Amino acid sequence: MEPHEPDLAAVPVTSVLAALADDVRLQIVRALAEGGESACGSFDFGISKATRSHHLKVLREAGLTRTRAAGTSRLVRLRRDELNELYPGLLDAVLTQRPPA
Amino acid sequence: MEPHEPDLAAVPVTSVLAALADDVRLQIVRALAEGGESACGSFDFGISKATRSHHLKVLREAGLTRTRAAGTSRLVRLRRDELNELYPGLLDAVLTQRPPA
DNA sequence: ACCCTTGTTCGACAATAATCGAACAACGAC
DNA sequence: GTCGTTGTTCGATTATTGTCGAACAAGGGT
Repeated sequence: MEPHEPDLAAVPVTSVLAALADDVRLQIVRALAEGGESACGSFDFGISKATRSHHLKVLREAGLTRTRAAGTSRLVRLRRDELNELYPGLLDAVLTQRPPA
Repeated sequence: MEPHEPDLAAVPVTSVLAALADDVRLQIVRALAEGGESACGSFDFGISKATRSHHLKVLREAGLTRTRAAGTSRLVRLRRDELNELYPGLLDAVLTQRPPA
């Protein structure tokens, strides 16, 4: 099975941005940025596992994450370096927590 | 009539990203970045004026542009400085033209 | 005044995307 | 092998968003 992890340069910018333009996925990305490689199940916001799987797929296919199998789990990690090389400032801009209004 | 140009800091990050995650709007933003303040009508990609007006509204309400009346036209401009202050690197990341695949 | 140009708004429709439950697959443990 | 855990995939539903034509509004020119 191909894990469908595209070359980041081959992904349209709009797809990268769209992947980040969702609250749930942004929470996932932030968790990954803080906690490093994590199992899918660790992203337990108030959503079903079907929905979680969907969001992880969107992130993966947008070139933002990589996934590898580890026993019965799957470990997900941010493609930080590639992201920073191709879109310098983008991750930081998105990850920076600003004071609540 | 209120032009509905919110404080950028009050706009959720996801809304800013969503505004940029569309091909038509990205073309508009690029045109604004290159050409400076422009009339709405100058963004003549293959869309109706209703659709164009809609996209400009999305950009404006996401805090990305400002609009002012000028005779029978309306001039739109990018809120570059505010954007770069609040999301350093974001505009550059999005504007940078990478070589086509 | 009248018309033309420029935009916006409305209502409808089409396309896209988020969400869920249920069924399925892979693995480890026992 | 069987069972429980962890994820994925399928099908359906709902919500959101892009798109358009038509109607409307505001200005400038003649």
